[in-house]
Amino acid sequence: MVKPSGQAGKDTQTRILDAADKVFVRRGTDGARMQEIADEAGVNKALLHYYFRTKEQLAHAVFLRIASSFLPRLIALMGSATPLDAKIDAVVDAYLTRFTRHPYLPGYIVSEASHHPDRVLAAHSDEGRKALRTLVGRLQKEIDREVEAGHMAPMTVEQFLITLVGSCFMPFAVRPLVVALYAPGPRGFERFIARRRKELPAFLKRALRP
Amino acid sequence: MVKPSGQAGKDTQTRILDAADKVFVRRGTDGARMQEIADEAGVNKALLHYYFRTKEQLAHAVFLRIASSFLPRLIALMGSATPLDAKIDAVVDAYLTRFTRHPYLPGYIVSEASHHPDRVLAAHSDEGRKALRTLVGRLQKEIDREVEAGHMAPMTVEQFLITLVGSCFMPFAVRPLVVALYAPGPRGFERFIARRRKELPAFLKRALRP
DNA sequence: GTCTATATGTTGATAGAC
DNA sequence: GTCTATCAACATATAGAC
Repeated sequence: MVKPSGQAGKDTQTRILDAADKVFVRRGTDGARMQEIADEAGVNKALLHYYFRTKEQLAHAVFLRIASSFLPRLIALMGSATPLDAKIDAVVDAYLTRFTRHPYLPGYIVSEASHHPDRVLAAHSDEGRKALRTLVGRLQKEIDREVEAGHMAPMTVEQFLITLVGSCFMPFAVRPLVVALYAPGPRGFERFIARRRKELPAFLKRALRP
Repeated sequence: MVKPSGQAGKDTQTRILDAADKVFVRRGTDGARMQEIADEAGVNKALLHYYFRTKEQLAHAVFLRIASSFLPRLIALMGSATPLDAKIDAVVDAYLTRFTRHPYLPGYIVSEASHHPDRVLAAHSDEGRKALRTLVGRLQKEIDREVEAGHMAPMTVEQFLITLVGSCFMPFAVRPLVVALYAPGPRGFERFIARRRKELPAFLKRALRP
C-alpha cells in the first residue's frame, strides 16, 4: 500500500512539526503564535499541546530537527576526500541552494543563537561537537602541510569556516537590505545570489593562495 | 554649569531610549518587555507610553538610532581616499571593536531584518541609499581600473561588501556556537576575536590579488 | 512629567465532551 | 486523538491623581 503524498498523508505529529517549522522560522520563536501554527497545520490549538505540551518544547523540537541536518552536513562536505578547493565549491553550492529554498533559515538560526542560546546549545550533541573538532584537527594538519610546501597561505580552520559559512548566511540574513540597497526589482535578489554562486567560491579560493 | 555625567544626568527621554536599546538589542524586539525597559530606565511603565506612545514606535526609535550610525559609518570608511587594503583594515577594525563592546548588535540587526523588514527599510533614508549607490559606483570604477592594470582580480563591489560585513557579523551573531564549538573557556571568545582581527584582513586582502 | 491603578486584549495552556 | 469552551497569566495601553 502506497502512502498518499502531500501534507494530508502525514501523521498529525509530523504535520504539526512541519507547520511549526514554517511559522517559527518565518516569525522567529518569540514572534510566533501557537494559533498560527495550528492554522497552518489544519488542526486545533489544543492538539499542539497534546503532542508537544508547551510552546517551548515545540520550539525545541523544531530547532533540533534543523540543527540535526546542519552541522553533520557541513562536516560531511568538509570531511570528504577532495581538495579544499572542491570542498569550498560544494559547501557554497549546498548552502546557497538550501537557503534559496528556505530564505528565512539564516535569520532564524541567528535569531535563536542570539536570543535562545540554551536551546541552540542543547540541540548540538557531544558527538557532533567532537566530530567537528576531529574535522578541524584533520583540516588544520592538511593545511599546515600545504603551507609548509608553499602551496597555501597560513590560516586557522575555525576562522575560515566562520568566514565561509558567514558569507553564505549573510545575504539571506539581511535580505531586505540587500534588495533595497543592491538588488532592486522583482528578481533582483535571485540575480544577486546567482552571481554570488560564481564569485564567492572564486573569491575564497584566491584567499587560500600563499 | 557642567552637566552631571552618567545615566542619572540624562533627560528622561534619553534614559528611556538607552534602556530600550539595551533590552531590545539583547532580547530581540518580540522578546522584549516594556516592564523590563522601564526597570532598566528606572522609571514607571506608563512613562514609556508618555514619551513613545507604543512599543512599536519605541522599537522604531531604537532601530533608527542604531541604523543612523551604521551605514554612514561604513560609507565613510569605504569612501575615504585610501587604498582598498587600508579600507579593509579600517572596516574590520571598526566593526570588531564595536561588536566587542556590543556583542548582541549583529544578532539584533539580523533579527530585525528577518522578522521586521518594514522597520529596517523605514530606518534607511533615500539619501543613505543614494550615498551607498554612489560609493559602490566609485569603488567599482576604481577596482575595474586596477583589474585592467592587472593589479587586482575582477570582483563585484556589492558582493565584496556583503562578504566583508558578514565576516565581521558572523562570529558575534552565532557567538554561543562559536564558544561551544571553537573557543571554550572564560576568555575563549575574546581570543577568537583577537585572532580574527589579524587573520581576517589578511585573508580578504589575499582574495583581492589577481 | 511622573506616578498608581486599572482597563483591554492576547496568549499559552487546560478541562472535558465526543 | 481531536474538538469546543474556558481559564489564568501576562503585556500593552490608558485614566486620572499628584
